[in-house]
Amino acid sequence: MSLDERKKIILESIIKDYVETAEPVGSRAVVKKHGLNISAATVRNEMADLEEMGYLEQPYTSAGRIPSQLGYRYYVDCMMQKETLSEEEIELLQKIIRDNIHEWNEIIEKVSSFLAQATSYASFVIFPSLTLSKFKYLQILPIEDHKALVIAVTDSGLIMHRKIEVPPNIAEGDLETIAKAFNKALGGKRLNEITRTDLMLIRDSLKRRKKIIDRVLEAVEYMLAGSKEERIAISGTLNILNEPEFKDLEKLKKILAILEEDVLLRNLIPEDIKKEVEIRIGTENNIEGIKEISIVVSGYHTLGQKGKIGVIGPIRMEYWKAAGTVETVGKVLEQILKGQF
Amino acid sequence: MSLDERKKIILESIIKDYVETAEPVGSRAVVKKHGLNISAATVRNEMADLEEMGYLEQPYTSAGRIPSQLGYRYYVDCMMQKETLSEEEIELLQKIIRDNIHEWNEIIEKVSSFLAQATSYASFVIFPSLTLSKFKYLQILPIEDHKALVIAVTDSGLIMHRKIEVPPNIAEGDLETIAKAFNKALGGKRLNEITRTDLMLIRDSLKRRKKIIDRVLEAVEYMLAGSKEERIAISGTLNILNEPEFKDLEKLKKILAILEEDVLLRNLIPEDIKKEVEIRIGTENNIEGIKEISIVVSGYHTLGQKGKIGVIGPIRMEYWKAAGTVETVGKVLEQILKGQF
DNA sequence: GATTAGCACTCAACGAAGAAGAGTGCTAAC
DNA sequence: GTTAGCACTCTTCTTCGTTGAGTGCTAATC
Repeated sequence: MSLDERKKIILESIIKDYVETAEPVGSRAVVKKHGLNISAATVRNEMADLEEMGYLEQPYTSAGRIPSQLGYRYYVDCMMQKETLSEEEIELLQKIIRDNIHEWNEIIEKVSSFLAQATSYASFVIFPSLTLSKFKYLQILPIEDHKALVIAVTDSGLIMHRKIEVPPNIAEGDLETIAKAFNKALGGKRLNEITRTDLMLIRDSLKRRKKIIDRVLEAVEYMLAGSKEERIAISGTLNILNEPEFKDLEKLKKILAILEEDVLLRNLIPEDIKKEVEIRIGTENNIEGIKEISIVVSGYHTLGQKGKIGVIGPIRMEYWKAAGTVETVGKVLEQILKGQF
Repeated sequence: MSLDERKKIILESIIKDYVETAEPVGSRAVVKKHGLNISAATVRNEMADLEEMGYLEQPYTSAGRIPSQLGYRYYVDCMMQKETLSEEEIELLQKIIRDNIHEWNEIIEKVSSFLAQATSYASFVIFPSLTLSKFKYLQILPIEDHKALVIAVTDSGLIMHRKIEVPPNIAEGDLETIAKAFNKALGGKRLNEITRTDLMLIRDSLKRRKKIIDRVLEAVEYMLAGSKEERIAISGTLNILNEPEFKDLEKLKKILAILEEDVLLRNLIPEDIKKEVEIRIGTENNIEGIKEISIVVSGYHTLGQKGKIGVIGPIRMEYWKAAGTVETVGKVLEQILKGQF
């Protein structure tokens, strides 16, 4: 369904005004704001049309109008001009990423933090799982009387480690033999290609020290499981305290609970990202109990997989700013990571 | 200053009642609750005395009384009976710790989470810095064209690692030589005993590959710096949303900001813990802008150093429960860790 | 001298009633 | 199709009286 030019201007005007003030917008305000050459009465008629079409709603008879979820959707799909970061901001972001390039955890945390600050919404960055990385090296290092450390390294520089129990009198040579067997069997393989059978073959190939081998196997399996997980960093959750729509404590509680609880948050973030920037408005995110939030998310490629980056805020969100910023930050991140792994 | 028995009973009664209901407590309520054999009028006289002494206050003329900060202090110092966990809860806690014994991060997070749940306040666990651990082993592992991984392990099983840049054609033997020099010089030393001079000596002892050595030195210095940091885990921050005193959004914001921001939180936690359980009530924590929170914190020993564990809640806190729980959890944690490192 | 009953008094909390004001929807004129 | 004019609606804010919990004081009682 297409709108004529004047209706578009009015819809946009109401959205911009409402997003800024969080107050219903009246016909006079629309005229004044845009210096339109039509009277308030005409605008009123148009607004009545827009309401009938479902793009606007009225909190109560004879209040101004506010955009409906459908109204935002129309704006986002058909009218929105993305607003992106300034040159200086982009440079700052690049510096932040480069300065932390040695540690993914640092990168995603700092970038998320940047995004939260740039948009004033809650933000997240997801780093893809490492299942496509290649197994590089395994080592077993005795550290204390009864303990040894199993360390595994991937080609992309990820380190995983786990303690295991070993007999106190174990010879270092034994541990080395075991490690060698693992390295020979797994070296160069992608983590997601390592099967249980591979591991069993290693076990069978060695004659002695079965008990220790089992411990190592256990550790390796634990690491492989961990490598499947996508790391996530969240920032700016407290930004939502500034939004007037969440002055209601009950709503606030629900939303903070989601932002604090890893699992809930992951559930909320869209699985597929079709366009450059995916925007989910209000109930389009079907989470039980919460209708009042929107998500803007974009993807970025690294390590042959897809990471995600986005912001979470109220429905009354500056989508133009959020979409542009999320998109740009994702691109910058992708670009710098490309040179790295 | 000492109180007679009846005043104590009345003070305690008011504290317990107020902590539970968050409403000022009247004289009738005190009589009823405790089935005291005196009349409300008598209690009123006593309450007037207690107010004069500074232990109670009145929100406004002719409201009930609420405990003053001094009143809580007196109660905590002179009357409080700590209330601890049940056998079942302690067993659960032990299981939680044992199940995660292989990773400190896991332990402190899970224990903090347990504590938050057990008390319904925000909780934290601080793991001591690792400066007393001993350097065990350093390794340099090439991982990509231009990169190598410097891995250091301590006797207590801590792993630190950092990527460095290396020339693409570097021989593994060179890296091994460098690593050996480090191991020889630093092996067995406590991290806090490793000086800049030690590092410089290593640099001087090697003739070739100065550039790579500098990179490794940089990495080692970075790790040493990191080892000085105390790890902290926080849980249950959302519990404060349930406290009626924080229904005011501005106060809530301030407090959440502290709980979310690592640095602020560390500042808030008492440096010295003299008694088994240190309790700081209201303004006794001098943080600017916030007078309304109390902290209950205890220490535990591990790795030859002191970790901290505690809860943060409103002044209107169940100190008896909090103190007992914090103390017990700290003891259990200390005991299990003792068998480990 | 300590305790208690009785009673006037205080003050927050609640709610009803009225005034103000923003904004609409409709009608009739342009 | 557009606009001016006006009655109407509904929230918000303020005021003002009512209610009720709880005190503090006085005088009587143990």
